Amino acid sequence: MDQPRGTRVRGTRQASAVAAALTSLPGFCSAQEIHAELRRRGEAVGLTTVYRHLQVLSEQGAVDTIRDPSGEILYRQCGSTAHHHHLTCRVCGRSVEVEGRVVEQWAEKVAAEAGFTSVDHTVELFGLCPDHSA
Amino acid sequence: MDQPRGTRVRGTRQASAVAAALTSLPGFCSAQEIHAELRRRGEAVGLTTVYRHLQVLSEQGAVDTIRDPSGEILYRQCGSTAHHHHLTCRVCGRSVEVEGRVVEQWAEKVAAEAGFTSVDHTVELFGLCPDHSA
DNA sequence: CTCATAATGATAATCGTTTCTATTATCAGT
DNA sequence: ACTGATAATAGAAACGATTATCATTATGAG
Repeated sequence: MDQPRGTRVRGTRQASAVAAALTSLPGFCSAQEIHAELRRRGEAVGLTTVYRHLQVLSEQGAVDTIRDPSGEILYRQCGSTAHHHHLTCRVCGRSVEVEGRVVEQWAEKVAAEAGFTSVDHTVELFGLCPDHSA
Repeated sequence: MDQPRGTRVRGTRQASAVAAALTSLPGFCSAQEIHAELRRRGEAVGLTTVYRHLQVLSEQGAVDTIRDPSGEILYRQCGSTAHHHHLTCRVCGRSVEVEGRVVEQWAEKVAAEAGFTSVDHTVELFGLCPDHSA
């Protein structure tokens, strides 16, 4: 846990660049999209590095991750640190945070009834946002 | 939709073998596990063929599929053809079908409020079954 | 039985993600 | 400021699940 005196996490241009990209992008995007976005901006950051920062950020709870239907992982900087779910547009990735007291309670009840413990749940909603509805 | 006279889906040893494996396996398992299980039984079926049958079966609604936390697709023959969700053991894959009227209603309500359409939802519960609880 | 053709399966290709590792850059202690 | 220990980087190669290719095999309608 504690650092061995004199060593610490270092601040780098790449770390800031990834964080900045996440802040500016409005919806969920894949690691590869973020990498492409950075190149577009002229910020040279290796794909590996993008993956590493996204992983760290998500472990810290600084970004939320979901899996799109094809299994790809999408990242997004989120407002609330509280537990919540997402309703995401299949076309543009824009997403709305939805809070799911109801779902949590349901999950706990169902798990208890079946005698399961350490229950974790994934709940994702995908649809078409107002701009992309037929 | 209709077949061009004289051609039809053929029944094969492999198709039966995959179906039989699914019937006998109690929990969710990956395509590769099913393939391994078949070899164990002495039924030689190509991995490609296993994937193909699982895909077809899931399109027909004969089996349910979920994604485990690592992104792998797991398959399972399910009792009810009605819409339902799963509470699956992280250790053994054994799973309980849970019906989620509550969740469906919640999803629809949330989607409507946000102006989203064509909303699809994925809800999966993973935990430890009674046999594998600490 | 025959034969058109559906099904198979070994191999190669895909694709997102992770590991490897030599190189570069950061920053604590001078 | 300087510098050196070492954290961070990034390209390339590895990885693992899945899908495509395509020559071969086997089904079942006639």
